[in-house]
Amino acid sequence: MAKHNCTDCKIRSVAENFLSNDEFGSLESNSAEVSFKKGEIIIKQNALSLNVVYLRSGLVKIHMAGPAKEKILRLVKAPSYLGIPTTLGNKINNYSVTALQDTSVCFIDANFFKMLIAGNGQFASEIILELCKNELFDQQRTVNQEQKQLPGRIADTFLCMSERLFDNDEFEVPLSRNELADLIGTTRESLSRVLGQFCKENIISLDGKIMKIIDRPKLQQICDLG
DNA sequence: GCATTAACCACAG
DNA sequence: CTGTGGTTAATGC
Repeated sequence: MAKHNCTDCKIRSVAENFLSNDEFGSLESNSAEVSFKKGEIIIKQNALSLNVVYLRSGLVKIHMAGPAKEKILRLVKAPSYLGIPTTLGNKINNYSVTALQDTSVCFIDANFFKMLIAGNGQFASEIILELCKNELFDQQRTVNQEQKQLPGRIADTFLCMSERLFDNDEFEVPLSRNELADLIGTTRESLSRVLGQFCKENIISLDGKIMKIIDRPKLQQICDLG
């Protein structure tokens, strides 16, 4: 466990800005900084969880082995907490978190984390805010996935990646086609067909995993019409 | 009936 | 791992 210094951490969370010096001191002894390579599992479904995770840098997928197949619930980029719901809400992890890039995280002792929440209202408030935003995002996506047709869901997903994850019209899709299908809620084959359509209509261009949005208004229209 | 949508299957590169 | 073609089941004119 590398010795680290939370007080001087350059990428601490918004919530941590409300911690006192004493609380920072305790945070140092109750947390550990760890690096993960692309593809490594940070939180494992069905394993006992004693830690909350703070994602300092990198990109991860939150995913769950469902009754029939794998489902990707959400992609998360740093900075963000990971695993708060499943660590505080259940002894056993309900989902997995896997690194999509090389990442750096801090593991924080769950009991200590609960103590911070119980003892510091402003810290707790920021944590709740993050949890609320996540819940709203998940609800929106659940409804979209239930009610939009496939092209709409795919357009939605790419717009979301472009705007929220990469802030660019051109980006490298951080998932395989199969994973992408698991995220969108379809099959590899159906996804492939719609992507072919989008390319043919000059809405996007694809070179392997490099995706470029050419006609954003059209893509937005497909997303909106569902 | 007929068209549309999307999953399932098989196979090829 | 990915794309394609054929098939099939469900849904809606």
